[in-house]
Amino acid sequence: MNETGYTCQQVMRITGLSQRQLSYWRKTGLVIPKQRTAGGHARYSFADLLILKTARKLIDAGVSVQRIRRRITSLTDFLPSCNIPLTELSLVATGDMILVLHQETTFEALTGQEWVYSVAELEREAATSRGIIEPKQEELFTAPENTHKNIAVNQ
Amino acid sequence: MNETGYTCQQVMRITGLSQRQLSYWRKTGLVIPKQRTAGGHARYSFADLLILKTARKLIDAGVSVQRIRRRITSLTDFLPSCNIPLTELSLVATGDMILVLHQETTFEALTGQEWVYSVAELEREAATSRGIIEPKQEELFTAPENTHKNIAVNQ
DNA sequence: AATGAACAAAAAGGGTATTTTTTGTCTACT
DNA sequence: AGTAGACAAAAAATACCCTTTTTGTTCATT
Repeated sequence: MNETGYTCQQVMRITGLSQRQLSYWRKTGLVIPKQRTAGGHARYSFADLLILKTARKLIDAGVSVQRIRRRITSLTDFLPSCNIPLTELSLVATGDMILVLHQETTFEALTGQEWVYSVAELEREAATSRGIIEPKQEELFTAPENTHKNIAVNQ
Repeated sequence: MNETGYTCQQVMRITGLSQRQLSYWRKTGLVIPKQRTAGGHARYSFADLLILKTARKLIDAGVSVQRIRRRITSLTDFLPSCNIPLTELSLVATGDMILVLHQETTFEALTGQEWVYSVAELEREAATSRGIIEPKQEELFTAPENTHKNIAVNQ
């Protein structure tokens, strides 16, 4: 048995995808393992595994394979050029996009669209639009009590 | 003139939305400014501005207003209960979800879905599935040169 | 200057029928 | 074990028609 790469069985166990799906996706070019054993058996790389896992997440979220095809390409292109250990990354996958987050410091949309924007930036725009001297912005925030539940703060 | 809140003109300038859109959205409940001047003129809060900007981003991305309505509600619910200065947040908006990112440490989907997952977690799953003793995982990564372009690293 | 109402055009949603894609199952092969 | 091929069922995309939603424009009102 070869030591490198993941076998079909392993990929099936890890991702929950069926043999038929792997087979069809190989044939139609969604994920093609670069390695093959002497006997012609597929060996998936860890990057392949990551892509397949992402595809599985999208399927579970109700995204069709055809839409996945359109999006997954960018991830396939990105991974080989990524000089960060993959294990330091986190992914956000939806029907419309795949985000890559590094540690907790940077992130980048793989699609061309500009998805991420900061509220601080909006505030600057707003202040500029209001005139040179802006009023006390603090008053404009909805004054918070202490009942946060949607965001976990760690400080 | 009242000092607090943004006028229609200002909101139009900042968000790029039309007067007609603001008017219709007010009437149909998408974004209703709480404040009104004595003369009955609308004054939008900064939170309103943030919601409207998000809606604009989604429109630019080709999302229909009806889908925006379904999603924006969660943001409207969230903002008043958020005890973090809004300017410390960043947003990710797509047709399927709106993510809120805090500083660069935490983020939380406003929808119930679990969108984010770490590659490290996948690696653990993979290692477990492979057997108790895992092979040298480093070999399985696509060995990077130094040609990153999709992620901005700051170290 | 901002709002509201009325009309018409554009955009989007819902339903159905048809075509294409995807998957399961079975079979044979190495 | 793993792969490939053939057939049929399930799922998804496409096209079409029709209804609803959304937006621009114009006008009157405050």
